[in-house]
Amino acid sequence: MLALSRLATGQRLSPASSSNHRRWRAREMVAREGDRPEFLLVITQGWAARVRMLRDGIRQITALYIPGDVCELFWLEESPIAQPIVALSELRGTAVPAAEIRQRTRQETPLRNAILREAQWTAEARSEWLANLARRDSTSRIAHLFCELLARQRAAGLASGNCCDLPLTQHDLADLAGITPIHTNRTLQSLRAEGLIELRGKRLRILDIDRLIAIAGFDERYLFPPDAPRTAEIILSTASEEMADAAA
Amino acid sequence: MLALSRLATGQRLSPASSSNHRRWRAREMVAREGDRPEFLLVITQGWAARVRMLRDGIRQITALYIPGDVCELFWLEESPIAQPIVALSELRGTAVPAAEIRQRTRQETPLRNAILREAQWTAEARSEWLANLARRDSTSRIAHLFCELLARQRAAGLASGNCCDLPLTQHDLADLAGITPIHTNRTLQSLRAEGLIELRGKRLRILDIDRLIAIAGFDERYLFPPDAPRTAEIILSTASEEMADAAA
DNA sequence: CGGACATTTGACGCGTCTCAACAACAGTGG
DNA sequence: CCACTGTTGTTGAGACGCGTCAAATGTCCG
Repeated sequence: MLALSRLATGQRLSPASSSNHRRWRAREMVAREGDRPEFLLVITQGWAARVRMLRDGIRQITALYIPGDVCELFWLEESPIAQPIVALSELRGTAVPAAEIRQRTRQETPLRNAILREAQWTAEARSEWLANLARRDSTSRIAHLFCELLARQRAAGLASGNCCDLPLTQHDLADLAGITPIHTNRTLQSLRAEGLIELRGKRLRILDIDRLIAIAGFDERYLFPPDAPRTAEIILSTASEEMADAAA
Repeated sequence: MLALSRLATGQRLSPASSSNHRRWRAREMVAREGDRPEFLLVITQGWAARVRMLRDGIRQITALYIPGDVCELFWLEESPIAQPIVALSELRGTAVPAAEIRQRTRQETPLRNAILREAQWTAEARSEWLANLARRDSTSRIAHLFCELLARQRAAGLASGNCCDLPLTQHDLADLAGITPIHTNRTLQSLRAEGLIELRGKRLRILDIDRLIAIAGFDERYLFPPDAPRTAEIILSTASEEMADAAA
């Protein structure tokens, strides 16, 4: 929900030469709190989440990464990782060394601009979620989540019509919406009973998108900066190969 | 709560030559949604808030600016303002032309780094608030808010001991905590009855900071990047005068 | 003194959490 | 092939936090 960089529709990316592929199993930790980040991860398959653990074992998901997203733009900074990342499903991605991007940042103005813009929209999306979680009931929260997930997967070329993946358990949904898994279940049932959604086997179909948007108070604008540069694309672009060649 | 740039303790700033002072009355709009931002505002007196208006007239405050903060770092970007800013009290600030800062950004690497780091911590703080609002009850939310406000005012040299300003109505507090003004009142009373706080005449005194931190689940680290550059200070620094001279 | 606004109090209803089961299902090993 | 085990999804009953409506009190300022 909160990660914004994404690729053009369905596009394949050629990884930079110094990048390499990685994979994790579901529930595996991708990054721990306090770690020094050395790579930015461009997700190619599967979903991951940024998690805030609270004292009593409750976890709140504060960002969601889907294919095409850059997992943790802010790992460019030297500071230790603030919140852990965990794989929600089988996960694959391309790791791009942060040092390499930092290096390129000194030369390439478009990259610099793309990063700051990306940072802005990350923050904007979070403040939208903040309002969503603070002020809406469970039905609106889940509806808002579904609206966002469809919109993002559409933008990434991963949705067909009003149908998209949802590789999450009800427990994951609960951690996103800030409610109990049990209440999540009841909320989903009421959405189904209202004829708003279908949800079977990790696939989500939205039956009445207009009504769902109304219930959610969803405003698509916060997701997509006008004339957005595609951060993941820029990060993976050929310039990094030149850098690697120069370094060799 | 969510704005992070701040000045060294109690320090006075000499405004850049092309900057000018501005003031607003309480409740006055500082910036409207959709406006093109032309200035960054370094707050010198009073408090302002970033507001998300929801359909039913409910407002959720998504960021709070106190003296020493930079009001809306992201106004550096060309995109229209995403959420309006409103003065919560009599407000004064120094307006620094965004174009000027953008200009300096091309030359000055430290400024560029400071801005990206500031962006990161803005986003970190928001995700902390997101978890706070999603997962805690009203008592913890208010406690968390008070912990943050004391910490930030301390860092800005605006607190004495466990005592600081709180120029907000209970209605403002409610809009911050995402609860009803009426329930805010009851929550405050229970905090008072527990001997945790004193609150009279726009002044807040925290009587038992340890217990309040425990109730809030407050973790100060999210507020202050290690070895933070002081963004407001850098923005107002003399380099901008040189720029102005060169332009003249 | 009057009027607007902020704070406080009470009664009631609803949404969500908690605790406790149970059913459906997938993966594992015999 | 089936029994075993852990995860996921589902259902019910009771308690509690918070919202809502209504109204009284306090406070600041013209």
